[in-house]
Amino acid sequence: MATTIYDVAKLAGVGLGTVSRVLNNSPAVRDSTRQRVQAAIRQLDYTPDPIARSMTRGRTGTLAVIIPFFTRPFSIEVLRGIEASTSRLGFELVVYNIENDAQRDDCFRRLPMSRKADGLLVVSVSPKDVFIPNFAQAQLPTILVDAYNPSITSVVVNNVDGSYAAMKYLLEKGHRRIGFINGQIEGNFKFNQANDRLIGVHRALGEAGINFEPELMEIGSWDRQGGRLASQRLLNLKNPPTAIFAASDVQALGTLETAKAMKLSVPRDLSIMGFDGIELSEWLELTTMQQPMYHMGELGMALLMEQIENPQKPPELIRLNTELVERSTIGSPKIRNEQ
Amino acid sequence: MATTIYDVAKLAGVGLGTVSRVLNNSPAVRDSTRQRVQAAIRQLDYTPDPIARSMTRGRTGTLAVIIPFFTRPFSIEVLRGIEASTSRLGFELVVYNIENDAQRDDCFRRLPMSRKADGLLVVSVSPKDVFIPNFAQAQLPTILVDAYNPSITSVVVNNVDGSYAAMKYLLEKGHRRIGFINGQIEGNFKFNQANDRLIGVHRALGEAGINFEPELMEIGSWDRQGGRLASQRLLNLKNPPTAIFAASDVQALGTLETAKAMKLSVPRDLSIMGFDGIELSEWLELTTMQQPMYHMGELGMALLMEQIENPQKPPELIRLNTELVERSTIGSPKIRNEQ
DNA sequence: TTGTACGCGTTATCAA
DNA sequence: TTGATAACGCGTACAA
Repeated sequence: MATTIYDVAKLAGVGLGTVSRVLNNSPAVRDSTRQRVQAAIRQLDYTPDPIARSMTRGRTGTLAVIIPFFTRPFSIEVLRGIEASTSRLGFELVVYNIENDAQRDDCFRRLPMSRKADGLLVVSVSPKDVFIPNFAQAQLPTILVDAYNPSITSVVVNNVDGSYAAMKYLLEKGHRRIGFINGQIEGNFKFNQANDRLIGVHRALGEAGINFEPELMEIGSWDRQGGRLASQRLLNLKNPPTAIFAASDVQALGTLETAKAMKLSVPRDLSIMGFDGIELSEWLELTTMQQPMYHMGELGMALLMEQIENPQKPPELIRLNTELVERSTIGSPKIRNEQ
Repeated sequence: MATTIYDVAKLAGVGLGTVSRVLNNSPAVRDSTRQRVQAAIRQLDYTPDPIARSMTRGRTGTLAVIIPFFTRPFSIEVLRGIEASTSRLGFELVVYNIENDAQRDDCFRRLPMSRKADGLLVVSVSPKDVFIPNFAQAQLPTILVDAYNPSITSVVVNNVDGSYAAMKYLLEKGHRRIGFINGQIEGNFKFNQANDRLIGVHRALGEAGINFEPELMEIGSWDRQGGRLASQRLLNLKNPPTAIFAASDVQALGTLETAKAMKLSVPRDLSIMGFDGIELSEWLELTTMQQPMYHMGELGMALLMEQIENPQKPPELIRLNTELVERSTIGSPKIRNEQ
């Protein structure tokens, strides 16, 4: 049997209320008594039972994070920021990895109601409006990171401006035929990474007076394989692009693989622009549009703490910017395709 | 106020014991009663409170994993295997990341006693013997992965054989002056990754009749930076090695960076062998000794489930093997250093 | 400053 | 088949 607060009280010869006060550093305990209780605690090697504690306190000391594909480089970087803040603040972290829509909906339906965590960070998935009442009713402090809902404080990057700047950079290098590999557009349309990046592409093209050619856009899964397949289709076009902009670094690296397989030299024969700024992009010298991933996680946690301390805080939307990292996968096109 | 089991009982016009029975699919409930109770549950949107539940049940539905530097590629791969099993089994996962000795000891001291999880997986750190009584006393089912203690079921890779085979491969390629970059040797000596890899190196060298030259061994941190610095020292030797074997892939990649900075061509001027088989090694064409990381996590979880179901199961030691992955960072030395 | 009684939501036990 | 009641371990209000 585990030792309880009663055992401590008995050994110290005090009431259990006193033990509780000592445990919580209440000033209303005589010093001599405190000493005695602490000695008993040490002697019995007593630790308050966390679940019994959360029972009465209503707090669990745990923060939950819902994150899709948590082993993807992007997720990992965000998670790194989250974990650092969490452990610094003395909370424990429970991770809900989701790999499909069923898991996602399951999380959103059940988590809010189950006082299992003191706060929730949702990364990269925007909850359907259907579930918002759950959150509101459950009073579970929640922050969205790389996701958005008007009724929940959200941290997002400006994907439109980011992809606009990425395209503009390619245009300034002289490219006129630019392939665009996007990720799947799914779910929430109020904030959708893929959709926003597409809008940025359109804007840059429009400003440059270039028509958006549908054949130059390919949609693939957000991973390496998606990039590989999409780039194959693009580069097998009769009139292939001189540059490819991929909506994620892993897709860009898949493109790099395709280029290698096709004996295309990068950036001489093909320029490649990524999006995310994962560590791998650094190793492979990929020019990319960097997202502040670690900071997003950190900031999300900071906002979550605020929300926990002040649940009445109205929702806000925080936009972070991306930053171009010039490396060596982009050059000027060999043959200018002037119109 | 959240709805409780009492509310359901009142609405259904039954005692709360009956509601509990319905919740637990006890057969001892008349069908008509069951219907009525279920209707009440739906109407109230009632969910049993998990913490109140674990209070009496003694189970939490949560598994804990202690893992150092969880964002390192090796840890991530193991974690991937763990997470997959965990969620498949319907458990939740709480991650304790540790970045220093204090955090490690803290975890080992406190976690066992706090019924916060139904089981514990410890990755890459062997608990000091001091803490073993804690585990035994707490009856918390525990499995060690990439770590070892005689009184706890452990899953390890055969580091000695792995590094022996890696060295042997280099020797067979004709290398005679081989630099060895090891990680820090710390903590537990009954199972220590760095120490075991060193032993394997010694054995291979011994069999080949080559003296182990201390100047050819460098110790660095387990990361990129550690590999970079160690390889600099090695390659600045009067008589530099023709090949370098690093005890981890990231150290090997740090070595690759050094080589690049020194305008050394790999593998023409320098051969490099890694250890781990992380995804990055595939991208960078690193020849390496592959560990079954994902499988280690998966297997650890399977063993943990067995341990939970049968706490009396005696500890066992499971050894997994590594596998050489030939890629393109190893060739034969330009100038044979025959003795 | 200390001790006591009660409540938290659930399950197990026992009596009906 | 059902209902009432006692734990589970802790915190808190309140009484002493």
